[in-house]
Amino acid sequence: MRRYSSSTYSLEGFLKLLSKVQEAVARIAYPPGESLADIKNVAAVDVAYRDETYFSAAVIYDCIRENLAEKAYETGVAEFPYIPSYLLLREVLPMMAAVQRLGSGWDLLLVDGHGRAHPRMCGLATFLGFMLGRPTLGVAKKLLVGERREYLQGLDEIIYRGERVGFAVGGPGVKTFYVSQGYGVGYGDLIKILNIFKMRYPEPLKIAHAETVRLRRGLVQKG
DNA sequence: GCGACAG
DNA sequence: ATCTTGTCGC
Repeated sequence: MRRYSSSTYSLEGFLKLLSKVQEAVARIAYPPGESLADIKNVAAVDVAYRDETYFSAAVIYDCIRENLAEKAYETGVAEFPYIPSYLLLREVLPMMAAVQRLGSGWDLLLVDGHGRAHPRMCGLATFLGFMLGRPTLGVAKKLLVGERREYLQGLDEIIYRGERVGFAVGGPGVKTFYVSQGYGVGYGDLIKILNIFKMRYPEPLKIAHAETVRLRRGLVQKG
């Protein structure tokens, strides 16, 4: 009988295995061109913390009426620490729980974190979409990998390992944010989505973040 | 070895 | 992410 390496049971061994899973998900996550038809109800999810307790909030935003349509929450104890490039360990389950409470009345989910613009081309946004089996888009406030290359005014491509993995959006007087494909979203969809939100940081995510703070403050009623 | 490192 | 006061500006 063969013997197993102790690294299989160490944190390093575990992360190495997870890396393989991320690479496998990356291979099936990004369809070419466009794949989303109508984008009307856009969901968004975010998580806040106080010590080791997490407060996650998910919302559905109606892009036609331009208003909030639904909210859902989840609170619990964080099971993992934050390890750079392994954010999904800490946030995937808290986010998924809140999102599942929304039901399925949304066309796309915006996730606070990167998607394809990741060392293994599979960040939190991509992985969450894979677990849900639904389209997601990664929206982050800081660049994790890659370099910016001018594409259009106020819009840079993010190049990593010779390929475009996302876009940096911003310009003079406007804070830059970074978007990349999550699961089941083509780069053509990505451009369409940026236009829906007029090249600004997506309102659904602003709302989700605000709800996360309200929840932590104990201002959210049960029901 | 050194520095960087989504939230 | 979180810990934190005041402060500049619309």
